Order: sequence, then C-alpha cells, then structure tokens
Amino acid sequence: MEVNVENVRSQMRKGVLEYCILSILDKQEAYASSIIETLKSAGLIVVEGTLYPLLIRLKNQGSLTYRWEESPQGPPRKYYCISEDGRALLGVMDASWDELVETIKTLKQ
Amino acid sequence: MEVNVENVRSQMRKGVLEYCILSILDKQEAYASSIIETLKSAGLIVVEGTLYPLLIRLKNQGSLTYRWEESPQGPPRKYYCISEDGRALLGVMDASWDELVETIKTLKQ
DNA sequence: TTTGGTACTTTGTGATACAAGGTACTAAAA
DNA sequence: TTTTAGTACCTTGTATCACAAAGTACCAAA
Repeated sequence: MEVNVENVRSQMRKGVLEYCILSILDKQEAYASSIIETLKSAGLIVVEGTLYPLLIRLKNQGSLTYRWEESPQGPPRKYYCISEDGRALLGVMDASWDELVETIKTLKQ
Repeated sequence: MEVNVENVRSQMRKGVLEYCILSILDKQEAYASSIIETLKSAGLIVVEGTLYPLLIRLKNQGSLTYRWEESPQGPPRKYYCISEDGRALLGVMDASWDELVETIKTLKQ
C-alpha cells in the first residue's frame, strides 16, 4: 500500500475547512471565488467542488446568510455573511481548535 | 438543520488521529487499549472501532509493525511499533501539522 | 461451569473533501 | 452577429475517515 503525501495534508484539512470559512467570513463578507483566493494565500488549496457544498451546508444550518450583488465584470456574485448563529458556532470551533492544538502538544511532549 | 457541537470536535479530529497514533508510538511501542488510554488522558476520546482499523491501515502501508506478547492477565496483546517508513511519514505529518496551525493563525489575524 | 474482564475484529452508516463535469452570464474578438 | 474567453455558481459520483454496534476469543476467579 502506498502513502500519498498529498493525501496526508488533505485529510488534516478535514473538519477544519468549515472553521476556516467561518473565520474568514467573521472578518468580512465574501463570495466563493474570493474565499478560495484568501485560503490559497494562507496556504490552503481548496477547489470549488469542495467549497460550494460547504457554503450551502452552512447556509442551510443557519450559520450564514447571503445576498446577490452585481459584478463589475461577469455574472453576479453571491456574497456570504456570517449570522449570529454562525458566530456562536465559530466560538465553539475556536475552543475546539485550541483544545486540539493543546492535545497534540501534550502528545508530542 | 441542527448543529451538533459534538460533531464539530469529531470532524476536527479527522486526519489528525493517524498523526496522534504515530506520535504516541514514536515514543514507545504500545497495544490498542493502552493507546486509547493515552489519547483519553490527552483529551482525545477515541473508541475501539475507530482505532483498530486505523492501526491495521498503518500496518498494511508499512508504517507500523507488531508483535504478540502475553498479558499478565487476559488475552495476549498486540504491541505496535513504528517502522522507518512510519518515522518518515511522521516527519511529513509534523510539517503538515505545523503548516496547518500557521495557516489558521494567519486566517485569524 | 459460569461470569466478568480484557483484548482484538468486523460491518454498516454518516460526514467530508475532491475530481470532473455542467450551467449561465458578460464582454471582447472574429 | 457569432464565437470565444473569462468569471461565477452548481451538481454528481467516489474515496476516505470516524464511529456505533455488534461479534469473537482468551483468561481467571467465583
């Protein structure tokens, strides 16, 4: 059986992507393509097929809202905005993330 | 749609568990039940049904080896030990983890 | 010989990330 | 006018992972 190095990073991203999206939208509203750009700049490569279903999921569970806005060029953009529920969830995620980082620190000691 | 707080933590663990197992076995060999105890002490609750398939996976891909050892009480134990390949993988995971922590730090700024 | 404890294993399910494809709108080039 | 390129959104099928829930097997004490 072969070990795929790219897969290691992909698997580590699991469950953290939602956290990243909410963190980005907590600072300012954004549309999908710009979110992908932000993630890429931070070193996290994410493709459309991953992001769109995730945004829809977060919207359906009430963590996000959205509004359409005309683009200066090209089709209209769907700007997502974090909701009150979303901020609450983000708080839970902040705590979970800090715990996980601490846990790994403990295990590596 | 409801937000399951427990699920948030469960999802964040994804892809990190393998890293935790290898980190534990990098320090000393251990059998499944003792690994679960170590993880629990560090704050990561993991059940047997999760750990056993993971150990088998790591063994099949050559990251671990194992040997049987009689128990002072009860059935024999399967002691897992990290291999050279396993240490190489752990090195990759260390780097990936540090990168992920940095990425999230960047996003939160 | 039955019961309780320890340890290992398997099966089915739900959630996630991704690859690959598709739709639709706009503007510039042919 | 038609075609092409660019942008943006969306869907489907697949692989992987964590977990719940069950089962198997060994041992020792009651």
